[in-house]
Amino acid sequence: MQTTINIAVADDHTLFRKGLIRLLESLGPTYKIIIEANDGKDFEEKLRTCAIVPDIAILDLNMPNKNGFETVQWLTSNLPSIKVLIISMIEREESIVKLLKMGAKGYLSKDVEPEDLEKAIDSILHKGYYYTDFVTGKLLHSIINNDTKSDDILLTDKEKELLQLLSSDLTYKEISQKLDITIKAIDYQRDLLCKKLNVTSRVGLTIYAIKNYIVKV
Amino acid sequence: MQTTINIAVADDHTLFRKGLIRLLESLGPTYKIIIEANDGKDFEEKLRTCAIVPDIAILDLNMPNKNGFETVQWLTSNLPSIKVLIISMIEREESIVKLLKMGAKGYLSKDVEPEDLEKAIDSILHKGYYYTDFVTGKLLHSIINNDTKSDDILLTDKEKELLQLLSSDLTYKEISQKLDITIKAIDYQRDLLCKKLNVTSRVGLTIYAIKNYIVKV
DNA sequence: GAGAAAATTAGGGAAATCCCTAAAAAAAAT
DNA sequence: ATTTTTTTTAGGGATTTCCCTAATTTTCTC
Repeated sequence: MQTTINIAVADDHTLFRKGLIRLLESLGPTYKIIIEANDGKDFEEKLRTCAIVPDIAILDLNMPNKNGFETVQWLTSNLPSIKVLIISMIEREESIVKLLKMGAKGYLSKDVEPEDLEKAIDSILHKGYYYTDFVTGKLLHSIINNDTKSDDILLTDKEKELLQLLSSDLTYKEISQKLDITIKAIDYQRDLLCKKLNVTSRVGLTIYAIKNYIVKV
Repeated sequence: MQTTINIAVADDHTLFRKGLIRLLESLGPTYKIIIEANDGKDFEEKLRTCAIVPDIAILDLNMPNKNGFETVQWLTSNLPSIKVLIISMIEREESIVKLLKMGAKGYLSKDVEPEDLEKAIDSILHKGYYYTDFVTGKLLHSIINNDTKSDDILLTDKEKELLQLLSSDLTYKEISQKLDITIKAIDYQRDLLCKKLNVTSRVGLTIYAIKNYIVKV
């Protein structure tokens, strides 16, 4: 017979988090929420001071300070015994595949039924993973298309700053004044960014920036 | 003494909606959820077949089929007795001001505490409205800056189609081939769009398109 | 069908963006 | 301290975008 299941929850949307916890608690006394965190960083800190290591961590993907990706990465290298279930609003293939590669055991959309949540937790604890048909489909698609493009592109702070300026109505001239370098330098860096991010125009850069939360909208 | 408070909830994220309902129910037996809907359209249909008219409707802003804006609009002209509390993830000034102008009685971010939710409901039912400091600030700012730009800009389907193409890595030439009109026509329509949306470049158009959910990212 | 309004096409030109090469200058690595 | 790498600057040119005017065609309206 199953003993207590110790659960950690990290999500920056308080209302969602609290509601989720209520749902989990109502599954029965077996399910115990031992950690409740605002974001990945908060979660990490609470883990350090917590006597019990949770069995499963339910993480939001989009969090400030330390997002789902970073938290999964940290967990797999520091506390690999904790199984990770990601709950996210977005369903971008690259994100899902990337997360599973990183070691997440399951991926749920925020619009599943509470029963699926229970299923996912139990499946992860007993079988080690939980893939919905949707996730399986994305995985297959990713394997078939042999996506190598989805490997991480890391941008420096300076690249991000420039990208933010390029993702605006400003001209090179205006940007060059802001950064106090010549237009030519802007142009060169823009070119490097385009090559790095595999796009051909400022519009392409802008879309990349928004997709990857470098520019907020 | 207060009798039953009949509540309607509309949100497309099932997990969030169910959690929210649990939170509401746990506030006490006074709070009764009589309608639970997936989106605005679903909500409207359930309202028609429901014997009791809810006192308050808690609506998500971003829903498929019929979003928060459209639902508020429909409610104020069809069932104005229902007070609307918007719960949203985004906190864009224009959205908040627009919603309150439309007749919503309150606006909550998804990362407030459950207590604030209770406060908001009670305040709306007793005082008729609930504004957090954040919302009040946005309102003030909007009044001071006399924002007239925030009044609705409606785009035709054709404008949206062009906007989607302009919000991509494609050149005018490629777009003109897709739409089978000359580059000059594209150019002219782009110009009209820029003027209409108050931007000066394709990047500006792209940002507008993403902000207003005309282009998905 | 006549007149008005909107869309397409066209010409042109200025500005901005894209995309090379190459030489300094600055920063990093050894 | 010297080499290597990265960044900035510069020149130039092709392309694209931006922004006018104006004529023609299409669509809408009455």
